[in-house]
Amino acid sequence: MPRPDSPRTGARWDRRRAELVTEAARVFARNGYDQTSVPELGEALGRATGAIYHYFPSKEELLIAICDQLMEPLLSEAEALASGPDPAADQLRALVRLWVAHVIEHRDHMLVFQQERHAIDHGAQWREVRASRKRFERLLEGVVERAGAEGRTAAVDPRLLVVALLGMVNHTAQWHRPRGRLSPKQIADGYLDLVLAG
Amino acid sequence: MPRPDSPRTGARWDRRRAELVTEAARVFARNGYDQTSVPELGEALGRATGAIYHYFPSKEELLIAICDQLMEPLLSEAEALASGPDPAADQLRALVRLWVAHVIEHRDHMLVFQQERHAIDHGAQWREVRASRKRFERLLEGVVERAGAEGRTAAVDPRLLVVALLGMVNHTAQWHRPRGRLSPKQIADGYLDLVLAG
Amino acid sequence: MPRPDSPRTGARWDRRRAELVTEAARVFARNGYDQTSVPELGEALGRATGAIYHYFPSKEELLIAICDQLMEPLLSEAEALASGPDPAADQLRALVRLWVAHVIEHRDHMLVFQQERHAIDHGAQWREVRASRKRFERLLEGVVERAGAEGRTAAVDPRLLVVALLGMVNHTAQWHRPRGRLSPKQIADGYLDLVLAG
Amino acid sequence: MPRPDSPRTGARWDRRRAELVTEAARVFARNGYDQTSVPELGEALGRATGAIYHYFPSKEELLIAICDQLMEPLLSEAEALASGPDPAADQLRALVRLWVAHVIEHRDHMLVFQQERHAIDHGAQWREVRASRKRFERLLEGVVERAGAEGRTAAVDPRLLVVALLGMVNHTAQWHRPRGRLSPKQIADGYLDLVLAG
DNA sequence: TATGAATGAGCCTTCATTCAT
DNA sequence: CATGAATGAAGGCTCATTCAT
Repeated sequence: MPRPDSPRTGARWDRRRAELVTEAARVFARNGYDQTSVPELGEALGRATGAIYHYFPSKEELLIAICDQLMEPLLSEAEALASGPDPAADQLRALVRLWVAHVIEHRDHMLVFQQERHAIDHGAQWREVRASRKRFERLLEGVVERAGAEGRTAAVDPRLLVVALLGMVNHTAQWHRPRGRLSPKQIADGYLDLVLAG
Repeated sequence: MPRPDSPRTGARWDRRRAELVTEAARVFARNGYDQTSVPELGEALGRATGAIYHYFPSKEELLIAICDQLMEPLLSEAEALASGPDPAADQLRALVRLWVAHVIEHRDHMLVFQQERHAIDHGAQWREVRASRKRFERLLEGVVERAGAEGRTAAVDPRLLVVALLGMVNHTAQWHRPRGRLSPKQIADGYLDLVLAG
Repeated sequence: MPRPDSPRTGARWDRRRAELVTEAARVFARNGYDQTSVPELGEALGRATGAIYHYFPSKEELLIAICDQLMEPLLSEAEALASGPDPAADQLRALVRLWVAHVIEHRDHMLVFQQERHAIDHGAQWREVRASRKRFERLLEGVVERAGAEGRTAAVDPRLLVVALLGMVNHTAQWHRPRGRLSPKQIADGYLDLVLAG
Repeated sequence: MPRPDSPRTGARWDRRRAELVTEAARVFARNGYDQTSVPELGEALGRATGAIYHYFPSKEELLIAICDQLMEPLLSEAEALASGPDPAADQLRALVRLWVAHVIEHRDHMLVFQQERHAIDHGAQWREVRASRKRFERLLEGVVERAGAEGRTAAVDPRLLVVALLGMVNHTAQWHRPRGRLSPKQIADGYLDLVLAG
């Protein structure tokens, strides 16, 4: 079943696709994924209904693309960090700062990502997104454990510490407003004050 | 031979309605609210389609009922606690224990509540649910502030401390499994170790 | 994925379903399967759009049902005939009469069946329909061969005789009009005069 | 720098157009007319979507062109035959041979022609195609009648004989395979053995 | 000539809701 | 009280066709 009109690749196509992903994240974050029809989305994006389907084979694939656009850069930066030579506590600090900044920068993506947790957990085509999330959690676990072994984390069950961090950092997307009182760095350091030792 | 109209009130009716709410929360948590049609829900609940409508005027009202069933008991217990004479740090400890236990006990309700954040934030008929959530947050803020004033909380911006707590505690619903390694009390105390002063 | 509202069985349901199949065959024969939208079909059948989907999971399943309703009774009667004790030439005569009468009686079904040959040949869910057609052809082949062995058929390659018969009888649906000049029996006997020996 | 407008006429254009018709017949015969989108067709033909529209104003006109490419040469040869001086039985023999060979040679065209019978019968722009079919049937009727008057056909109602012939010959497209056991001439002669007098 | 991105109307299908039984 | 068939509006998606390049 070949797709019609072969190309659908190339730099221009990739760029436009990425733009649509970003704009769609904004619309879905505001109006909800299920509550936004494809024609509505098209109108919000200044495109005709069918144009969406030049870039995404289905509405759900667009949703997956939003999650990918969220996870990929975070994951690659985080993995670069974690494989570096710094002490684990420093890595954890850098990681949380990076992560908070990413959540704030991609607030729309995060809101969509969290809202569609159900699709991610149970959907068939979401394997890769699930895998990305899992990799990030494993990576975080590793850094927290090593920092704990160096005696640098709060005296709390390390697994609990990890999920607490996940909860507080990801929740940032829900309350943060642009030009808020606290900078991303201040927020990250506040979280770190909670989870690092005295 | 028309019988007198259905009650739509009374103790038995209330009890059945509450049961349906609980069971519906389970189904929605597993399959998603939008992804579960009313006939599907009926089948999962062992009732016919129309039976749902004897207890709820619409699918959305059922969703609101799930949120009410989650928030009301938590809120009333929390307000009783917060209006007591105990020191704020003790109140905070009791509140977080109560809250964690509630989240774990109503895990399905929580998952639905979080997943439908969009409806809650933007929907017209959700005023009361929004108000409940707001009241709980204000109450938590008050206790944290007072505990902070007593020097009992971690040295972190108090507003940040509140949202961090909201994040970590509510996130519990996402990872906790029945018969998990840690008891609700242990989990709550772990969180408290993070937010209370060394 | 359980279908909503369990029953969808029972004598009444079966009867209504069969009625819809017959009426749909009429509409599709007149207007074309692809050219008839489901709302149009519903209107022609005096039902709302959605009502179709109480009886058929998809438009294509309705098409399959039309083919089943055509093939099943023909096949069972034909098999009863072919397994009887009569001489093959008599069986062939009875079979062609039965077959022509069936084609004329189910003219609409036949027209749809022939028009959608493509779906039948290449579609994934058409295995059973293909099998029915194949069984009928095999059965016809057997009877023709036996009649040929008895020296009762025209002196023509037996395989060619079979496909010629298939062509002429099935083509009847395309030109026959109700209350036509020739009765089904006369038509069948005309065909038989061609294929039976002098 | 506008070049002069595309020819849309001329020998080269005609040749390419005819090639496209033949190739499109192959694709439509295999995949179905309605089931083949214009972009899909373009890909199967090694052309871009828009290229199709250089040669055909619409998809339907392409379909009509397929039918024309099928009917025109058959009809002109058949009419030449029928207007000759030979005895009707000889004309019938020559006609059936010509016809069978044509059906086999244009198997794809035939399959499309038959599958789209509905468009032909009811479509507005199909007058010419309908007229061609009618002319061929009239011509066949005439030859059969004259052969019958000469006592050379089987003792069967002549109109029935005509539709039987139409059925068996046209049906050839459905079962014939290239390099089959029987040659077109053998097939035609088999059919003739059935319809000509012992 | 040729391309292929874009359009938007229309299709199949789903589903919340109603109501006769 | 309960049922489940029926409704019809709306959603996701396809596709013939157009047109700027």
